[in-house]
Amino acid sequence: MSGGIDSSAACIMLQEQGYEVVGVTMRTWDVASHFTPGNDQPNEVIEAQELAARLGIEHHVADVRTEFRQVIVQYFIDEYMRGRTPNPCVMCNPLFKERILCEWADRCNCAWIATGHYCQLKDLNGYRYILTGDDPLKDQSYFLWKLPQEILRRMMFPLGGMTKASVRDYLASKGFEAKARGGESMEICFIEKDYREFLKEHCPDIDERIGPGWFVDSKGLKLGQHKGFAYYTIGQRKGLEIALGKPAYVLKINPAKNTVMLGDADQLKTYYMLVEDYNVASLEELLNCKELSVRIRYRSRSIPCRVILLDSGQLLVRFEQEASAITPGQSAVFYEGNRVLGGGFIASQQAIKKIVAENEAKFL
RNA sequence: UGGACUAUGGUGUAAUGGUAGCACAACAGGUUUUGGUUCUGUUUGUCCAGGUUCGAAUCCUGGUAGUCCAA
Repeated sequence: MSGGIDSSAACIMLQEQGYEVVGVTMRTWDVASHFTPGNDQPNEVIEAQELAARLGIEHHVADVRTEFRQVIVQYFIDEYMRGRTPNPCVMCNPLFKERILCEWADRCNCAWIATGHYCQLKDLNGYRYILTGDDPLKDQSYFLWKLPQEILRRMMFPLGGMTKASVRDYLASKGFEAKARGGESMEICFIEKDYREFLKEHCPDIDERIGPGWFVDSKGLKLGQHKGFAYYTIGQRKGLEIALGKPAYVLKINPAKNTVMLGDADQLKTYYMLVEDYNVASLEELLNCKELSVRIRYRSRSIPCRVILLDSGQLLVRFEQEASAITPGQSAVFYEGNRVLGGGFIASQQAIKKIVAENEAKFL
């Protein structure tokens, strides 16, 4: 429970359906602006406690700050230091949130664990699949591809069939008018302002380790100076502080040379990408799916595609329509309609031309 | 040293002597459980000093700075 709209509604709904609910709130990272003077706990913890008290349910606070820092924050920093763009929510769900919920569920003798994510579940062919939430604007299935079967079999997503508006209405109808009108997402996210500030704060020697480098064009010509490759991400336009008379986008990041390649929006477009570290229910199903599509970022339309498995163990994805800004470190999530077949992390796209040339025929 | 040319917001450019405009950058806001994208809005300028003119970015004189050619 994060004390926000969604987890509160999920909690009330389950209780109403007759479940005996035990609330667990994770204290992952103390964000200064989430504290009210006089309290020694962040607002989200206090709100969750208040809700639990009002509903008369057992509630626990899991103080996982140390572990969160070691696992999620360290991953976040490491990825940027490698010139990649981390996807912390994707890591946090399976490696953290749901795993800790499982531990508490065992301890409290709970059969199921539930979250307020906007997605649904479906059992098919012996696997449990995630489906998109019915509210297309709030669907959160993208972040959950890494959840293993054993956790999925224990999960419930009470809000999956609802829209955000109906969740607010529901809360109001149950007497939680104030919460129903509350601001969106009091999420316990550790990035308070700009992630660049965060990197500097938690990796104080970053500018000594990386430092300024060159913006280059696709031919390698120097265009100007940048502040260090870790401060940029593929597809980025704003914040480059370089005026070329037309919008410039980050095309590539080369950590070895500390160069950042800039170019036009069309130069970000491509028909192929490499994906690694995948987690899929059935690989065979993924490779043979005729109605396959893939999302390469949250809140973007999924793009029809085909996938083959390479000898290297990576997946090669061919888009049926051009995709833009393939960003190593971000997630590629595969769907058949509204069903998540699995996902993986977008790999370094180095040498992709050669790999495509060697494997193109296998798509037929 | 002689000659030629140029000087407009943070950058690049436009304006037959008549309200200094555009692009990019920057900033602010909207959207958003990552990063990024996108949308809306905003700020900032005629190198300096004189002169001509009803009126000067524009014409004239001088200065300053830069670029090029010659030596």
